[in-house]
Amino acid sequence: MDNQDIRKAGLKVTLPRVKILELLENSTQRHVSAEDVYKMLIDKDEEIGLATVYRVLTQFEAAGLVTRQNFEGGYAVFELDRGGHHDHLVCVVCGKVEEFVDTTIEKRQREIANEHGFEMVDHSLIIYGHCGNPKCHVG
Amino acid sequence: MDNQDIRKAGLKVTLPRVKILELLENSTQRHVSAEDVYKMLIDKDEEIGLATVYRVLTQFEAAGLVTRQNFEGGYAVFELDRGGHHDHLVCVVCGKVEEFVDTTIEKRQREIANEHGFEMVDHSLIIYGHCGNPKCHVG
DNA sequence: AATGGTGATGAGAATCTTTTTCATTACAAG
DNA sequence: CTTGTAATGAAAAAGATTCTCATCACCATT
Repeated sequence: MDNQDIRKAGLKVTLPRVKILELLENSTQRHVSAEDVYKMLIDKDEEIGLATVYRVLTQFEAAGLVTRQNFEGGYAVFELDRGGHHDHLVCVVCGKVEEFVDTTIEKRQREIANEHGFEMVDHSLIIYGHCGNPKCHVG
Repeated sequence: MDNQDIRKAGLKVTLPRVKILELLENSTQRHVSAEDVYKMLIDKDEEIGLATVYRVLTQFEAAGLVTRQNFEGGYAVFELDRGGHHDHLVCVVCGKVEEFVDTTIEKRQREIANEHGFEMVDHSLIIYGHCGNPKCHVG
């Protein structure tokens, strides 16, 4: 029950929040910008303001329902936290995004933080490259 | 000779470019935003426009002299590429940045990219946490 | 079911970062 | 020195995100 997730976050169960959560769950794209969410809602004839989309996504992030990533290009993308954490591989040509999890890296990160006197709370790992598509390989 | 670096990048050796490169070399802060660079130049009575700062930093990035990182907060920071590549540890409370290199992670990243059919060209790893400073530890 | 308090929303303005435009200026080759 | 072309500065524009504030909707209580 999604509405419970919203409630658990200390937020009222309102139409915008329900619709945005639904959209994130049903979206084919995992990584959406606030603008994407806004446009998708418009397409579904949901009259939800862009400011509300930003507010709700930020609240969902604070509640741990959603993760925000700062991509190249200077904007953020959001994705639903489906339990499993993962990192990203991004094609620098076509923008295709793939996800991965690697326990070796996950473990080393925590160790590195400790070695530097830090207590890790989060991390962001994005690998940029050329994907398999021949069109994405430079001469 | 720094001016050679500028020349090698196919750029004219102009006062703004020389001053910005100098500043990056002599800055105590390794990670500076375009705004930071602009303000530092103002402090040195160098009348260089903000637009030029952005232009030059972008050109330096393209030339491989400088690296751009998209930090949380929706802005980018730049740092001089002093040969050695490294990743970042950021304190989520005070903003302190430390650098590290870990060969285990570097190697795994390349392997992961290949496993996914990608050819890695770059990556960005930022570990967020609480640094050693007691003030930066939440109750 | 009606009501009221508080939190949520929408529209637009505001803010912040970055890019573009365009007239002027400065390199650097001859 | 002259002169073509690239570079610059100022201001405007663009893009992403946040803020303001009047209005509205959730929901606990009647």
